Amino acid sequence: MDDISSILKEKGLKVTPQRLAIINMLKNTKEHPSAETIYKTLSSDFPTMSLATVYKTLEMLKNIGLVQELNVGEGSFRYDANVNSHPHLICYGCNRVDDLDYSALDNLIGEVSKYTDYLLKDQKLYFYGYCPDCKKKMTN
Amino acid sequence: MDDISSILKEKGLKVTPQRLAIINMLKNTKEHPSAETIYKTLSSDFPTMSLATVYKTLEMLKNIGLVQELNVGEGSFRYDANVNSHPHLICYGCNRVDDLDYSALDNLIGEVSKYTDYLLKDQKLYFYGYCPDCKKKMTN
DNA sequence: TATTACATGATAAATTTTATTAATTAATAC
DNA sequence: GTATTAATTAATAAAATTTATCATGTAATA
Repeated sequence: MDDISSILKEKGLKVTPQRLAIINMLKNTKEHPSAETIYKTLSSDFPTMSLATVYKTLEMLKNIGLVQELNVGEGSFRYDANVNSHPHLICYGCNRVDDLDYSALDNLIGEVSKYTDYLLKDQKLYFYGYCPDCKKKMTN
Repeated sequence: MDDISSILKEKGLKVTPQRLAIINMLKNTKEHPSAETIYKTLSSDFPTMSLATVYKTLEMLKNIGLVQELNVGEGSFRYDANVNSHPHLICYGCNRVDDLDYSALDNLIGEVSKYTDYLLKDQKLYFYGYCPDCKKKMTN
């Protein structure tokens, strides 16, 4: 029994092939896919997968803290199985989303709390620009 | 001739009552309204206002840099006539969105650029939690 | 004031997400 | 291993948000 299966069972949730496929796909990519992308990717190996199942599974995984939802400013959400609070980089050129490895920003809440009466619980940091590939294309 | 009118004219855009109403509303609120909220608010004074006009005007204002679009993780976007890069606070309880007055974070791009090959142009920082009102309600 | 090009308003269409429900399947007990 | 049952899935409809279309209206200019 792997990690994910036992977590689902502990929460009283059934372990289904669809759920495992979705969480495994998210764990094995750095691409921060949308629900639609997850659906299309899994459809080839999983002809019976339904988009509604993808949405419901993502909602469930978000609720039990196995994935985080990113709002990078498109019309749709993207998902990340790395639930650590880490900043993201978004490319204006190709819309790709990368993780930023710079842990100094991972916990700004403590600092920010000094300047507001909000009781802060989470943060999302997005940096926009051009990825190395698109940067190269621009100068040509 | 006020500020906004001259900016629009410089860009070769027509100055219409609808456009002035939308930008003025945004300039006079701290509430970060959605397109729907802007539409409903202006409808009383402006019975002929169309939701499509609100969307098209917001798109235009965004393009010429007079408003910024926020994606705080709801199903819709919110708009801010303060185009300075400043962090936002979002309340889990009442979904209100506030500005954070803490300019130390206003320009993290320079710092972050040292740790990525992206050519960075903009940043969006969101802090989530409970506003003073909702915090108070929780402890009761 | 007339002309013209752009903007508006009404509506349709597209896109993303959520809700509904019958059929299926995982988990449990036997 | 099989039957039971309760949760999950799949297909679809519906809801919500945003964009596109196009005839009409209006701002800007002469």
